[in-house]
Amino acid sequence: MFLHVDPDNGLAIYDQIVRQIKFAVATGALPPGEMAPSVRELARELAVNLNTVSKAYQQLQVEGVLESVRGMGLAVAAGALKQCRAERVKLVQERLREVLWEARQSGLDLDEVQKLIAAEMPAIDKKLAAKLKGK
Amino acid sequence: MFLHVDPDNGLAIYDQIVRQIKFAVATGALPPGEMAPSVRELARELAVNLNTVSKAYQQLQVEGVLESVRGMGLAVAAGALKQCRAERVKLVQERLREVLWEARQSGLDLDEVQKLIAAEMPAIDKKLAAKLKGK
DNA sequence: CTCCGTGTCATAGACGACTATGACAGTATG
DNA sequence: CATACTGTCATAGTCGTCTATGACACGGAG
Repeated sequence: MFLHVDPDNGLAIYDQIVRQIKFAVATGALPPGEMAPSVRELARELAVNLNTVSKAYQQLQVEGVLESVRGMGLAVAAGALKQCRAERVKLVQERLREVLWEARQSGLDLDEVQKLIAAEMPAIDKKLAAKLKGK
Repeated sequence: MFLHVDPDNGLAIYDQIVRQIKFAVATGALPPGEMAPSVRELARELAVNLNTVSKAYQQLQVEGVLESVRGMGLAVAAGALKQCRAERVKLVQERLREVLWEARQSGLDLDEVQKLIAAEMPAIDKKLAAKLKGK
């Protein structure tokens, strides 16, 4: 699968799962109508407890991203693609705002912050390319 | 004082205190030789428990940023300025890397990420200016 | 010396996140 | 029908963070 969680990332594991499922829907990796990985499968794959995945899926159901198909599992809802595309910007923006604020607060001026961002970008792209290739 | 903590920021409160003290030292707001605010004063100011501040100060002592002055309190160590200036870049860089990674992973391309950053910057600067003015 | 402020330590409790198990009702598949 | 899979629920335990409270030794100021 295309998911990966980090236990000590600040964000709770179930929250990371929620975000990444939304991202997968937004990018089209998980098209509407397709079944999401089962709670047991995903739990095993992420080396995480079953209930943690279940908690993430419950939240995704409440938000309308996933729909229960009785006896089959959870499917990506019809309107989820549009919804997730709109939401991912906000999700990223919120975290970005926090970090930028801390960066400026730390005494780094605008140029230095932009240099840091520019310096990180190549490594990020490289990592992303490796991930897509690996899949 | 120049510190402010957010209980649900992902980062633990004592960690936020550690980081911000380091930033204050790095920017010169807390010069070497000066006394850090007492645990009780800072705890009251941040509306946080005494032990939480104490935990942050203990870590700062271990890392050599603060030094105990018996009967007086904790003072900024001599070499702390240089040390904190070098470290703040790493502290910011680590968080920045995480967020940039998530942004790219969410399916946003490079241009969109940079647009988001550019869009946030003015608000950040405005907030920073307001903070400096308020002080 | 007395009073006050300093940091430090120990104990206990609340809370959220996560794990570990077991059990249940559904449905697809054979 | 039986098996295997699905999500869901309940319980209990661990762990880290934070809070609440009390106590201690130390040094400055009066």
